[in-house]
Amino acid sequence: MGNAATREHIVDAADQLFYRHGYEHTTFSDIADVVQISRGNFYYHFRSKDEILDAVIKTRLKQTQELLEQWEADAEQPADRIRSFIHMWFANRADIALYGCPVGTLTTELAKLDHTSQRDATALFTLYRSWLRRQFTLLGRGADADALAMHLLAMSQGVAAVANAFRDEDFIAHEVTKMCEWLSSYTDDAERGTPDTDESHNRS
Amino acid sequence: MGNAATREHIVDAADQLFYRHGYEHTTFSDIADVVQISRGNFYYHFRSKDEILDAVIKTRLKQTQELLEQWEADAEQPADRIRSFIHMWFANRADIALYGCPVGTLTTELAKLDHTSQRDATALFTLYRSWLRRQFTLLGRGADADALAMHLLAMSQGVAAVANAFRDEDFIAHEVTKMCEWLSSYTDDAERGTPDTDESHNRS
DNA sequence: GTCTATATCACGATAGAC
DNA sequence: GTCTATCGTGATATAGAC
Repeated sequence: MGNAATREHIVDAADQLFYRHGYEHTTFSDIADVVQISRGNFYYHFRSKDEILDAVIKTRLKQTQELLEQWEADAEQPADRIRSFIHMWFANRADIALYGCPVGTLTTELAKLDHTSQRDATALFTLYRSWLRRQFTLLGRGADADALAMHLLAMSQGVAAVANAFRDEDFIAHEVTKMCEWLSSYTDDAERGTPDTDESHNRS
Repeated sequence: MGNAATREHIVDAADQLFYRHGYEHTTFSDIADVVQISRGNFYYHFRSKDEILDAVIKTRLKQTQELLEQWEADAEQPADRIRSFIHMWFANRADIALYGCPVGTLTTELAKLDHTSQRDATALFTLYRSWLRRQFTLLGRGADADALAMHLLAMSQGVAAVANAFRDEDFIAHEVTKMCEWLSSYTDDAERGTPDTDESHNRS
């Protein structure tokens, strides 16, 4: 079977290094320095560097899924759930100013490398997209729920990219406020609303 | 001195390859295949790969400067000039869906590599930022001109990143329309306006 | 100016001892 | 399971012929 703890250490270290320095730029030596194992020992746990990337993406997918479920459990109002998404950018603004968005930068890099794991990385985006779409649908925005989800994804991605370029975490704080205001305009709409779905959203 | 034409070929080919496959992933062999010269010949024109990157960024800076001056010469109304910026994303939507924004993806990559040319790449962003800020100032938005410029930069960067992730050029077309609508709300403001600057904007 | 040949090195990956 | 030693490859970069 193998030591699950060591494997987990490798994946965690690789996850951070891929985020901070990119997948291609990260070497086995870099990871070995963090995990404190020899380069040769990687191959007991993984057959190749690509397999480590696979494991990293799988871990991220699982963690993201759990995060989204948490947000859904923590708030009954879809607007509040979406605010959890927006607030995430504020909470992580220091890292984002230094390294960008983990999802966006990995996806962009794999696209340029024409890497086989490209689709798996995009699935991370799809997870957020579907979840946001569901929340907007619950807000009575069935017809344009996907467009709103995509728009919010784009806004947050853009904020991360520009904040990273200018190393400006205050810009993230500023734009998070604007995203919340943007969301409020749709929340208010829902109150006097024109729901596109038959399902009534409870207790709103 | 050296053959200026060959040097220019190298820079042009490197520019495209850096955009499509990233700086680090692009090798001398890749460039040599396009330019049809031997690997060794590079070092007559450049001392290192980093120097090719320098030349590429310098070329991009010059071309961007010329583009911005062109937009300024082509339209008297600052709103129309900003529309030229927005329209650029629509015109290049096919490439953007495949490779992302040339400025954004290069900046992000160099940030992760902690590359010395990072600041030069950011200067590309600054060129757009200052130009947009100037146009918004002319629109009578002196107080928040920089915030509006940054916001528009972020929106366009986000659209490029998401369109690239989902390989969706139609999304770019859709969001370009929304950006124009967003701009119109500020144009209309300027008409009945509350200019923050003493300078009146001519013929509006 | 452009070429071929080669130096040098770092990387991913393998083999086998313990 | 982890190690050391090493292979093979491909990258940047150099040297010198033409």
